[in-house]
Amino acid sequence: MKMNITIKDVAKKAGVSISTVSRVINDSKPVTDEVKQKVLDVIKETGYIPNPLARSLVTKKSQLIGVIVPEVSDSFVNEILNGIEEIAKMYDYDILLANTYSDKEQELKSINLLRAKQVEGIVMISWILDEDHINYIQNCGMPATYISKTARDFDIYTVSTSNKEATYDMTNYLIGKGHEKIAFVMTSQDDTVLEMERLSGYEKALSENNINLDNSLIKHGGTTYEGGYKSMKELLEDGIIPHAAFVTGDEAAIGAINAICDAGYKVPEDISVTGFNDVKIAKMYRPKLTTVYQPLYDMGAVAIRMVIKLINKEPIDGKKIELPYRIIERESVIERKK
Amino acid sequence: MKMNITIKDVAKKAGVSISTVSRVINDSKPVTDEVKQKVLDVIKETGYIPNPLARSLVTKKSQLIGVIVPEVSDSFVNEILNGIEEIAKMYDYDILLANTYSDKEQELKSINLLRAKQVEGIVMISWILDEDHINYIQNCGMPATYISKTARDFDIYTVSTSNKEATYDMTNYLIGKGHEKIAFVMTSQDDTVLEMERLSGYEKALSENNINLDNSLIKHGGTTYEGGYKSMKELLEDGIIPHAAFVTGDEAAIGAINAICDAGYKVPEDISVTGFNDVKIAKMYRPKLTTVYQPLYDMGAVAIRMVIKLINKEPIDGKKIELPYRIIERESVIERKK
DNA sequence: CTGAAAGCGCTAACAA
DNA sequence: TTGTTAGCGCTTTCAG
Repeated sequence: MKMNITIKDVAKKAGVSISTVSRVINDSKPVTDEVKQKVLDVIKETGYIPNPLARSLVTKKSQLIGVIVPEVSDSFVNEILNGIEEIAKMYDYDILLANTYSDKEQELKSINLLRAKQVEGIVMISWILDEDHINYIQNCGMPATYISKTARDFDIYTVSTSNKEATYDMTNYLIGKGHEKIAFVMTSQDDTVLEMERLSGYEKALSENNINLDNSLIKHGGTTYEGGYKSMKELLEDGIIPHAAFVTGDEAAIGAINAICDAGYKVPEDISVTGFNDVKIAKMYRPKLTTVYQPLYDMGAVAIRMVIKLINKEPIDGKKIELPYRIIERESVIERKK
Repeated sequence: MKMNITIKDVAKKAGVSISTVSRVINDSKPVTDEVKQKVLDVIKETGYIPNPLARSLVTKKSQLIGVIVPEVSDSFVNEILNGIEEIAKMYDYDILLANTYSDKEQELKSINLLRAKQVEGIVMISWILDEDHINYIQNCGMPATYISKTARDFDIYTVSTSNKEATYDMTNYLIGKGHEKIAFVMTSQDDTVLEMERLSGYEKALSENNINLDNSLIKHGGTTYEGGYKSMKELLEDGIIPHAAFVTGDEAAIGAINAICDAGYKVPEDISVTGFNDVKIAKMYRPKLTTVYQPLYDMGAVAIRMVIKLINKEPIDGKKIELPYRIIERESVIERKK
C-alpha cells in the first residue's frame, strides 16, 4: 500500500526502458511475451498504478466528464445520476459534479469551470433552458448533452421524453375518467419551451374533447413539493375545486395532495391527482400516485453514452433522443361520478 | 472561447518569461505592478486558463476529493452530498463520486480506484463498516473521513450523531406516550456496531422502565422502504401487534406504515410509528413522520471540512465529531389509550 | 521488438 | 524583480 512508484521504478526493477513499460501497460505496441511477463510481475509486485494526471497531460484525455445538475437531492436528478454514474464507470470515465441550485449564473459558470478542469464532455440537467444556455453549450468546444423535459427545438444534443404527447395522453386519460375541470400545475413561469410543449398537449386534449380552456385552472408553481402545495392551496382558497389536478412533477403532486387533504377534501374521492416522472416516492406515498413514468436511469445512461460517443467521434443517429414514457395507473385517480 | 492557450502563449504575447506569468497567476512571488498588469491583460484578452492537470503533476495536489457512497439516490446520502459538494467547492476542491450499491467489494475497490485517480482525500458513507474497511481506510495513505451512524469505537475519523442516546431518547419518548410493546426495526444483521449501539439504547430505555425485552419485536430488515415494509408485514402476519414501531430510517418507517395500513390497521391510531434521520420525505408523507432529526447537510459539510483540514495538516480537535440530534414530533405517534 | 529522447503545461529552485 | 532550467510521470516519435 505504498505510493509514489513511478514508471521509472518499474522500468529499473524490470531491467527495461520506460517506453517498454508504457507499452505493456497500454499494450500499444508489440512486446516479447517474456519481457511483458517480467514487467507485469514487477507491476504486480510493486503495486504500481499509472498516474492518470501525467497520462492525461500528454494524451489530452482526462477521462473526466462534467455533470451539471440543479441539485443532487432532487429525486428526478439523482435517479438520472445513477444511470450516468454507472455507464460512465463502465467506459472508465469519472464524473465531476456541479450543483447549481438552478441558478443560471451558476450553470453558465459551471460550464467554464468544468472546462477548465479539463473535462472531455458535459452532461447538463436543468429545468430551464434559454438562449444563453444554448450559446454556451454550443460554443463550449466540447461534446455536451442536455437532459431535459423539453428543448426539442434547439440545435443541441438532448435526451428527453415527449412532453407534449405525454401531457396530451395524461390529460386524455383524466378526461376518460370523467374529469372535465382539470387543474394544471406546472413549472414556473420562466421556462418557456417546456411550458409551451406541455400546455399545448393539455390544451389539445381539452379542445378535442370540447372542453373549454379555463386559465384560472393553470398554475405555474414549479415542480417542488412546496410549489405543488402552494399552487393547490391557492386554487382551493380561490374557491376553485377541480375534478382532477395534473401536476407535472411527483413531489409537487404530493404537495398538491397534501394541500387538498389539509383543506378537508379527499384524494382521489373528491379530487383526483396525477404526477409526472414516476420517482421513487410515487410508489411510497399513499394513495400511490398515478403518474407518467419516465425512464430516468436510462435517460442518464443514454445521455452519458452519447457524450462518450461524441468524444470518440463515433457515429450518432440524431441529435435528439426521445425515450418512451407511459402512464402508470395507481391509486390517486378514480372515475368521476357524475 | 478557444482552447489550447498555454502559459507559453501568454508569456510570448506579454513579452515576459513563463515563470513571470506563473507568478502572477499564483501570485507566489512579487512582480512589478506594471508587468503584472500587462500579463493580466493578455490573460483576459486570450481567455487563458491554467491547465490544472499540468499544475497538479508538479504540485502533487489534484484538488480532488473522492466521495464513496452506497447510492446517490438514497435520500440520507444525497442530503449529505449537498453539504459535501458545497463546502468542497468553497475550498476549490472537486468531488469524484463513487457509487458502491453497498457492496463491500466495490467499497474497497473504490478506495483504490480513487487513490489511483490521485484524490487527496476521501469521504466515505457506508451503512456497514467492518475491520476490512477500517484497515483499508487506515492504510490508504491519505486523509479519510467516515460518515456514519456509528463507528465510535474505531480509530478513524468519523462524523456521526449519537445513536445510542438518540435511540434511548426516542424509545423513552415512545414509552412516555404510553407505549410498551415497541417493535424495533433496524439495519440488517451484519452491521454489528451500529446494531449494538442502537439496541443498547433501546434496551436501556426498556429496562429502566421495567419493560421486558421481547426479541420477537426486534427485526433486522434494513433501512430501505422495502425492508421496512417487509419487516412490519412479517410482524403483523406473526400475529404480533405492537403499540408502536421504532424504525431506524425514514423510508423504512414509511414502508412500515404502509404495511400497517395494508393490514387494515391505522397509524397512529392503532400503531404509532417513528423514523430516523428526518429526511425530506418525512415531512411530505401523511401522517407526517415523527422522527429523529439529524443534521444531514452539516454532517457532509463537517466531514469534507475535516478532510480538507487533514490534507492541509491543519489542527483538528478529535477524531470523532458527534453532531446533535433531536426528536421531531409530528403526526405518526400519539398517546396510547389504555 | 526495444531504447533514447522529446515534450505535454506547469511550478520551483537557482541564477542573474 | 525577472529569466533560465530542471523536472513532475507519462506517451510517442524516431532510430536502431
